[in-house]
Amino acid sequence: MDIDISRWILEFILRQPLDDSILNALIHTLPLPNDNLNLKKALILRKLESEISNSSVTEKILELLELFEELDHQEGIETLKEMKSAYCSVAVECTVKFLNEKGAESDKGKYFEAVKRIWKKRINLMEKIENVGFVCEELWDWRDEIEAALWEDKCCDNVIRRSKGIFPVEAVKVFVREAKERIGPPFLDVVAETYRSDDTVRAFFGGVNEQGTCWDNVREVRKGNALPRQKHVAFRRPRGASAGTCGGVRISDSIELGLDASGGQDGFLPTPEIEKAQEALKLSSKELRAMVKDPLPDALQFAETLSSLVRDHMGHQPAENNSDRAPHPVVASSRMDQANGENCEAQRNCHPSAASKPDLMNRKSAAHTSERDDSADVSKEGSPSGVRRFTLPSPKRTKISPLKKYEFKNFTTRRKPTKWSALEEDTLRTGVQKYGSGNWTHILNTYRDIFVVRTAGDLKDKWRNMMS
DNA sequence: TTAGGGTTAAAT
DNA sequence: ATTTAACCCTAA
Repeated sequence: MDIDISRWILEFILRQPLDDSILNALIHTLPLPNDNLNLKKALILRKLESEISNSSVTEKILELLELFEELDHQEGIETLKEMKSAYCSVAVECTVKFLNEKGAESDKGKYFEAVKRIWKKRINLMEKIENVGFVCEELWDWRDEIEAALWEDKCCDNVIRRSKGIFPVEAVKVFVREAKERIGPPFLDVVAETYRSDDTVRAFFGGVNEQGTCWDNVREVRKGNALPRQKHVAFRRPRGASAGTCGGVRISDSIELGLDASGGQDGFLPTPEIEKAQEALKLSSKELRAMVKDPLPDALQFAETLSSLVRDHMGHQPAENNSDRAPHPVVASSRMDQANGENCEAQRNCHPSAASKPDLMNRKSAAHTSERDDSADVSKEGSPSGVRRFTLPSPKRTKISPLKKYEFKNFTTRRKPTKWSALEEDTLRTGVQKYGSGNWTHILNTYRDIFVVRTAGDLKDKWRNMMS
């Protein structure tokens, strides 16, 4: 599948109320670009929603907000004030929750740890770096009080009382809403809406050409055939760029469209790409949903039924138990990393589960080299000959580093370990006796009602354990 | 789909 | 610090 189309689909479904497992499966299935900030942001927002779906907040949220802020910074966008307050209230909540049980001295230790983790390391780190969007008076205010509460019980009560007035989950929700607003609607929605509401556009793509200019222009140009071919131009337009006003389309636009639409092939219109685009445009928003489902393998169906089974079995709400998932950075925070070595160490200590892995931050900077390279480095060539100067640097798409792909894969969440019951073990023994070890899927299907939460791989692993 | 190596976190 | 149990990844 074309990487752009795949991107549009993900962008679209990230806004749909889909189950996490389905989303994970899709992310595994779709080829995705790693250079699209908005897509990354959408992913983070989706993860944030997932995190707060059980109406509580975790430190994972702080990490996600930091990643988001880093993306904002890369884009040169100012941080939303909603993000500041979300970050602040989540940080407070994650610390003060250890104080809430009155007089429970044992929790004071946890509180101490939390203050160290969140305020002494994570937040103090920000102070040292310029331009971190979370920095605000409110945050320092809280920090002072929270640190004072370490030593004085009076401050302790004060902090608890004050923290009653914050609503971190709400704050995160508000931020997510605002951030979505800022990102704008998914491209497919825009296209569908434009197509529905704009006759000109419909005419343009539907082949009903009232003005008789657009495609004719393209054809003229194509017949002339003296132009260099450019790739990656049209259909990659930024969202909101008006694809409409066919009548007023400038010749250069037509050229772009025509050439890219031809996809570099010799065939005349319509090409597969055009057909794809047209197909997409002709679908209503409802139909688009159906289209999203199309590429899914049967496994997805299974994932869905399985997860609903799990829910029924466990008697929980969808997307619960997100809180204890390991952190999965979507992007690396290079800015923080560069601040100083000690900080780097501090960060790693904040996330023990990430510590054992190779440093994601460093890996990211290493991966940078193989991203798409469309920087205009003509000057660097040092040969400003006349010919060269008029040649636009052609964006060449290099293959995406596997390290970069890793970032997306990390959206996958690890299941919570579930102890095998004696019944399950017995059933497995029976199954293996009957069907032989190795026919895991068959055994699983035969005793579905027993192995509610297991996969064929689980059966295999369990048998391996039982045999050792 | 499975086998087999790898990872994670709880138990010892 | 090691071992164990559950889960993940991926080549074939």
